[in-house]
Amino acid sequence: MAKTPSIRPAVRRAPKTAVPARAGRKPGGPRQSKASEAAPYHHGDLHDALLKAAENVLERDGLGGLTLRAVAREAGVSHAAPTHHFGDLTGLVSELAAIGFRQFNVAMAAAGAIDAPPLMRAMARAKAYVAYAQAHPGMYGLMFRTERLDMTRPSLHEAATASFNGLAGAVGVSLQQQGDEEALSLEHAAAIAKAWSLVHGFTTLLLDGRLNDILRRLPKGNTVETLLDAMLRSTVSRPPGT
Amino acid sequence: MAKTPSIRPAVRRAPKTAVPARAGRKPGGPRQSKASEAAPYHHGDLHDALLKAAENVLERDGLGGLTLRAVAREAGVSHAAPTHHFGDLTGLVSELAAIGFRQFNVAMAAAGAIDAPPLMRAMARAKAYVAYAQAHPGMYGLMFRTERLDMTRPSLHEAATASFNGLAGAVGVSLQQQGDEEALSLEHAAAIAKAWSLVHGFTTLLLDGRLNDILRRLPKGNTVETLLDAMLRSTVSRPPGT
DNA sequence: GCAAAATCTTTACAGTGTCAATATCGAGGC
DNA sequence: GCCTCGATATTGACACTGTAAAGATTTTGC
Repeated sequence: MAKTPSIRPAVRRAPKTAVPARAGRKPGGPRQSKASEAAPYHHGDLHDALLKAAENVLERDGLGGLTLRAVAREAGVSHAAPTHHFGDLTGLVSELAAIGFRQFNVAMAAAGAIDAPPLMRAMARAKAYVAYAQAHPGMYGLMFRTERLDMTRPSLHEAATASFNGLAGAVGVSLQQQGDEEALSLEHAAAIAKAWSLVHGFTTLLLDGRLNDILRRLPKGNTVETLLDAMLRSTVSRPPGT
Repeated sequence: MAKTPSIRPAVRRAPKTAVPARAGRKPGGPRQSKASEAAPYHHGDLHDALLKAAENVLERDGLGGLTLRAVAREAGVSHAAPTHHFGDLTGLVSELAAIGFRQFNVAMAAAGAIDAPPLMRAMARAKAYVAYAQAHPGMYGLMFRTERLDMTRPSLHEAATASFNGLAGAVGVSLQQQGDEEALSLEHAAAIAKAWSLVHGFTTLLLDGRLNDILRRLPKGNTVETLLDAMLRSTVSRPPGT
């Protein structure tokens, strides 16, 4: 948030000898040159450790608690350590979102692999979509919190694109993996946008609590799942041109 | 963000005499006891002025720039002045979101008032929905940024509920204005959820830039409007039970 | 073996929300 | 008229935040 950096005079400190206790280090942690419990100056695998820590913080404290310093604390390193690995908060958060997209893609691939008629498979996919978001609400929120992300980061862009291609495939539109500029008919585009809008809209409204009123007023025995089911049933989702 | 408030000793200052220049005050501003240009200690209508300022900041700097202090600066008052009127940032932001919902409701009512067959009217409403969000992206984002809102605030709850009721009416389900616990059949609920999910999902994906790839690959001459049109055309949106 | 690069810590600074104390003004009461 | 009292606004402080610079330490390349 520092908008106007300024030059400051150098400061000289006495070299300190006491080793500060480093919190949160796993007992069988990775790569320790010395056998003692003293935390080494170099972590050895801080990049991945920070991402793990960030995921923990996100699940525990939500998006609002996901700060650089909180992640550093969780990982047991100084608050400025993440900078070297991710540049800034956007960098860390973007890499975390990439992990989220990869998790999501795995879940969707599993749901799409079932052997069932196309219409059943489409519903299974939609349910898997919502289920992932319900299981990882913070992560899903992060994946679509565009202002905190740098979508040009290769890892994030790749994972998000794969997710999009998977969605297009589920609607019956197969896209080249690398053909970023492949043409798209209006009907195909509409089919993709419709499916995505429907399931993403339902998910965000659900996570934001905007469907609570509807859910509460539903006949007894109904849940989010039955509502989603009824919603999808009324949507004939066959590929365009058939 | 102060988590642990602490008691501090009192500080005594010399009374200052110089009047600091108050920025951003309109020339023909409201309620001035003196004819001079000096800003009076009491603003007179700070509550509304802060909301206006907040709207300006939101449109100019987006959601990220919408801070208490930025709003106070915009209104030309001290950084702590908003506290008295809104309690905290959530309070101010929630009142602003209520204004957004009211603006939105006006726009939707206008779109629903046209004389046309039901299907045409449904499409006109959907277009008006997206158009509002495109015209006020910051505001629309704020209205659904649940973690920054206090939905129990009467003004916000009321405006948001009215918006929801309007949506239900557009889908052919009429709800009592005050009947918060009125039962809802699964089919009716699904119709509401489907329409809302579709249009809200499309809107958020669009504002978040997630549809850029699709839009770029569309045949020449197509825009967001034609895509939305094609999407809605493929959705038979008649009220359930018919 | 040693210089350079990579990694991590420390310190500093601007900006944020919120609270407490103070200052100023407006409206009633006498 | 004056005077208190409550409402309104300012000032100051504190605990946070992200980020930058500089120093400390370790690893790596040659």
